[in-house]
Amino acid sequence: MYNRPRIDDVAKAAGVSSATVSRALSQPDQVRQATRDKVQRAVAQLRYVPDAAGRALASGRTRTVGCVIPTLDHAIFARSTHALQIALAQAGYQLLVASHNYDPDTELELVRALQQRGVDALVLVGAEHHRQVWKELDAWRNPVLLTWACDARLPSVGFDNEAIGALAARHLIDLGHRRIAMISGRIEHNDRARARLKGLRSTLATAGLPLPLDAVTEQPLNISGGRLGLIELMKAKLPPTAVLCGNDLLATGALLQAQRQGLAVPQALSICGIDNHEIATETNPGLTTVSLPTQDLGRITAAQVLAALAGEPIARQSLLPFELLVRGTTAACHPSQMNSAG
Amino acid sequence: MYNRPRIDDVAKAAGVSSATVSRALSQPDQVRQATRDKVQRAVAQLRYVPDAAGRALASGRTRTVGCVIPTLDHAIFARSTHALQIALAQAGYQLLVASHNYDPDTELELVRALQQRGVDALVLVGAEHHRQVWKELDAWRNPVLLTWACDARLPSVGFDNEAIGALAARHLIDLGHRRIAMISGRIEHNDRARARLKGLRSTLATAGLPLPLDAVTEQPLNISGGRLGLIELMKAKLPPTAVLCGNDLLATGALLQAQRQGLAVPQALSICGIDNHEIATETNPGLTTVSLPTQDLGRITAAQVLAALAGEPIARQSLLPFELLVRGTTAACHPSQMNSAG
DNA sequence: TCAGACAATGTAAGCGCTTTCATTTATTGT
DNA sequence: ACAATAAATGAAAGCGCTTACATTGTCTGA
Repeated sequence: MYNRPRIDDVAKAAGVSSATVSRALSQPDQVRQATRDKVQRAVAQLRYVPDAAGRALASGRTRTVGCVIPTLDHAIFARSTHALQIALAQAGYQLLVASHNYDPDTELELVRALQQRGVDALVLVGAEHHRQVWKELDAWRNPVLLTWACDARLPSVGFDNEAIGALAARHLIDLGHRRIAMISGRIEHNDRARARLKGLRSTLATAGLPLPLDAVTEQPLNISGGRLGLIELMKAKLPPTAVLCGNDLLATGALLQAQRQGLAVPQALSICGIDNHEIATETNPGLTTVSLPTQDLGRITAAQVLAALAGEPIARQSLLPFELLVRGTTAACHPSQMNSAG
Repeated sequence: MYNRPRIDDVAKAAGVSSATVSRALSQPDQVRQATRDKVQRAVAQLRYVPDAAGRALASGRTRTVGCVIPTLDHAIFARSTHALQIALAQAGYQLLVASHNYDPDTELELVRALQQRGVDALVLVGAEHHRQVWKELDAWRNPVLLTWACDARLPSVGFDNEAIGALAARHLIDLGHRRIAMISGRIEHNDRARARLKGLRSTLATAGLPLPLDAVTEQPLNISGGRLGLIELMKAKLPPTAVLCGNDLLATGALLQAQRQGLAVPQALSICGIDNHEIATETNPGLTTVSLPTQDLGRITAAQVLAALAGEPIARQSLLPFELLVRGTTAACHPSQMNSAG
């Protein structure tokens, strides 16, 4: 059997003190070139890898960032999270990911678990959290960032979700649609979904268009939810001629269901998604959607986290741009649609 | 400003020694009921949360499990990983997830980073790894598990991927298909993909059927890859009448591309996927696929990891069952297909 | 050449917890 | 009621590292 070498073993092998080894490893510029080389050689020879626990205990920092996300189940969060991980890793930070499936109590537990684990910073999704989360975050001294949405209470990197909803709504209105409906994610613990819906609602209101109760349905954020949502919406006496979907998975489901029902898209029904998920380019026809730079979201979040950890001042709010991508699922409202669309 | 309470603060508040507090928290059965209550009260009052670094340093265990996966980009790994996380969390273990995008060098780095971080156990995907990974894992004293595939060198929880490929092949052969092709994931650093292809190949060979070079194409494991794969396969002089896809994303892409080209599925072309991904029930028609219990994979892996950490003996190989789900994308080979299928 | 200044290194004290071992307290059998 | 035994608790020594602070070495300018 063979025991992991300790810092003292390296020190002995290099003929220096353990303090010098420590410095050579974490603050190389404090150590003379020749000494550094000796240490490096000893490290390589012994295959020394510093123990994270000892290091954390002594320095009070773990070089770890915690990230709490709703779900890993669709590529959206996966992409931004992955970008975050990569960027942090380059700076020597490890990302700890945990997901709570849209359950606030679980989120609270995860936040606590990560704090206890001693993460140096925390990244959360959205601006809506358990009261206790806000409270405990407030008492915490390390950087905390919100992503995907913005909130004045904490530094945020995200989108103006209301504007996203408004942009999509504008597009559908401009195409001549008057009966516009929405398949939204469940809004209860999801401020992004709520804001997007609000953007649609206010834009419709401004245009003097109604948004009846039965023109909004909340569904799980997946393809199946999109299907169910469309079935639901089409039950209305006057079914919509255009449907905005909370994300591209919902939109894909709506598209597939429309096709299954023999509803031509976009001739009989326009569908607009949000995200520009991979799938949006693959459906037949391609999905019109609001494209969000999710990868940038991860990268920028990483940059902000690192800056905060370095004690640099960071922007309170970073709003990322987005744009409408018109593909094949939206088209001008045909006069014949005006009275019936089922 | 307010400082996190230490174990000594709790000890003082409870009127006991710090050793007793420690025991009351981690080995409650070693402490008398009355004492335990006093400690609990002090803990609650001070909101004491033990410091993970101190605990890790003193005990030599971090209550953390590392998990290295190829990608978070599609729901397959997300689902099994999530199940793993939940199950570990219930036992008080935190899961550390890192992804390498099918790059062996990155995987090596991640394995090292996790070991350095002091994870108590490691979960990897597949049986193919950087030489150095095998070497360093071998010198490591903590539990390591392989998932998704099995290998005699380490305890594994996974599938017989070759049998999966064979099962799908059998299905297509039984339907009367004679020209069967495959859209596979890139097999270079992916033993699961390689095994599935091998299963197809050997089953075809047994049935006396050929698998020409141009009947196999390797593509990125996403919808777009499926599209490209189908385009590729259809260039053959004698195009296939049935296509096996390495996973359901590839199959979905193949299906969408076939439809875009005006190739009726399943009349003119049968398509079979693997995984039973959410999308498999959503396409029109529904995807015939080999259903894999990915959630069970995560749960069982967790159980094995926990058992290993508890020092209990664990099975070297756990092969999980799978089954063929025949939906709408496969059908009997029509005589007219036999000579031309484009 | 030598004092003075500054850079490089060493010494040693913890960081917050667990755990061994010794000690005290409770329990049992007679 | 009192040994003998078992159970509960306390004292204290680290776990492996970082980092003040002290010390030594090196370089500058007169």
